[in-house]
Amino acid sequence: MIARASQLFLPTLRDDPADAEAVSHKLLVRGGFIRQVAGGLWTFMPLGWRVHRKVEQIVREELDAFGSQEMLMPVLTPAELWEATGRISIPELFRLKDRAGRDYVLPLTHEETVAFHGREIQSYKDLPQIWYHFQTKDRDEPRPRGGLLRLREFIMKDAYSFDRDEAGLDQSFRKHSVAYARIFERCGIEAHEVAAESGMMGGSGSRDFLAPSGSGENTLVTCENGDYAADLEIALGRPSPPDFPEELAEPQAVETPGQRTIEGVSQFLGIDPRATAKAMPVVADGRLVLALVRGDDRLNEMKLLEALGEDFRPAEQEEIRQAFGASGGSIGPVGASAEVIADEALREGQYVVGANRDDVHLRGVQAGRDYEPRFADLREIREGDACPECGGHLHLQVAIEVGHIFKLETQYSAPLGATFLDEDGSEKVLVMGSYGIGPARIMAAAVEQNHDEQGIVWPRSITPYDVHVVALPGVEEQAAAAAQELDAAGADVLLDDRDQRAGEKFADADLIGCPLRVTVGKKTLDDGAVDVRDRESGEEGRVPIGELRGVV
RNA sequence: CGGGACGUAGCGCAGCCUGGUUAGCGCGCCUGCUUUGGGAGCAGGAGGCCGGCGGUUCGAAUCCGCCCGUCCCGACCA
Repeated sequence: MIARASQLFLPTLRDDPADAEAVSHKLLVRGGFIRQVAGGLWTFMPLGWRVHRKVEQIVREELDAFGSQEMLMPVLTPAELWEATGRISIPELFRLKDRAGRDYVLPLTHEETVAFHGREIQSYKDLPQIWYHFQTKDRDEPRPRGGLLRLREFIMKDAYSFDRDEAGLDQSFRKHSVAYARIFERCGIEAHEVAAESGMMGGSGSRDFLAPSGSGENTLVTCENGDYAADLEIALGRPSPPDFPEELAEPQAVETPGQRTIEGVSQFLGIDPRATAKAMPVVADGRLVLALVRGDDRLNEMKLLEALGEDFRPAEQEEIRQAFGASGGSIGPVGASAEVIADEALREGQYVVGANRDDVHLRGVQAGRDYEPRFADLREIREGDACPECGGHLHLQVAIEVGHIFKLETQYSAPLGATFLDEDGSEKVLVMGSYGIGPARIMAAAVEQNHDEQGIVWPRSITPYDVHVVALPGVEEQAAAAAQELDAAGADVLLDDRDQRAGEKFADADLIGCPLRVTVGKKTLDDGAVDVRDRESGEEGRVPIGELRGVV
């Protein structure tokens, strides 16, 4: 088909929107793909919707390929279903009433509804079943952000599997994992499958698909040797070993006037910051606890929370002075009148720590000898940590979660009474899995991963149009002829027939980012050939109009 | 929900601190002429409850209070 730019609703912007941070946010708005209606609520304009539908179609094909069945479940959902599973109390859930006062919810996902339908499955002979739909999800997000990165309303492809048992679930899970890898590859984005937290979905296992990106809410940890990938929140990594100074038979006090930071202390003493330890005093349940991590590490508060088993807050100046007799920058574990929890990295070796006297530190302090800590994993994984598989360097990247798959087991089918009769005549609860993909996030990831200074560089598979034909003044007929040639070859063509200057049209073409640009201009009048330019490489060549179908 | 920033024309911004007549600039938009292979030039023009409400004042875009909205960091997050 041929779309004429002169008639399209395609408002491109010269400047970045003032409230945009993420590249995908800026470029999708500037390119006329999306517009914001309110916080977290976005309209897909004609071009944006074309991309969304192309992503959907790829997802659809890959799911259908292994026997998944597309259907459509309603958004408006009776609250009873959510009361049954207890998810009615999730804060993000939108609730509403009809005129008769009946309660409804706008689903976060459709587990309840799909389990409701699962009740119609009677026999093991009907299993397995895999159902999916593309449907609107609403979430009362506390903080939408980044254009399409976190929305309050969005379309999700959510799929659900029903199996007889664990083994069946494993297979359904595996099939999705394989299909997802194909989907992301076909969409032209890099995504890594990693172990993930199950969050509110519950269940026995879940895996994330993370697409590295300039902006995102997750952090992907990968090994340089390609044998390890994980979400930062659960990643394992070993700190690089410190250059320890000479061992000491016992701790030795040294004056460190004015040195309150790890940087300052290690520079002043001329030692590796990795051979120091820093102490974070916190108050949990009214008692003081000293959390100890290596000087170059950061304390992961989630991990400390887990280690403590209860909520905590940072200790205040006054509490610190009272308990340690020194201020925050000079405290340490030796002789401290508080419980000490030390990071695993501090098990071996001698470290420099605060002496609990202002402007004094202790050299050669050794866990187990000079103080008795409880050890726990407290440190945040960092760039350059050693891979738990091979010891290679770990690399951290900001990433977008583009897909997430869960083993739900019977968490939803049991409360909703979705059972079947097994081969032996016994009634069993259906074993479920759920599998989500966000097409809008794939769009965002595709832009994050494929753009340059001028604009978007769409992967061919999800581009709004295959070819962007720029018609320059005086050769309108030849431009239309070129567009028709391309159309005849099966390409979707955007024909820029607007009454604009060449520079403006070129700039818009670069911004919008179709893979091929065909320029029809003066030279065309001479020899009947047009300029064909590859958006990604910038390579340009002349092709006779009659031979254009060969380029697509 | 905690911290921060912002809200003035379709978009990007100045003006506000130090109140004072018709509220400015760039881009875009409309009309005409000239231009036309990388965001043209000239001339003319349209477009604003200065986020909302209340207060102070002779007078408020400007000062004060409350509210709403948007973005960023954190918390949270399928």
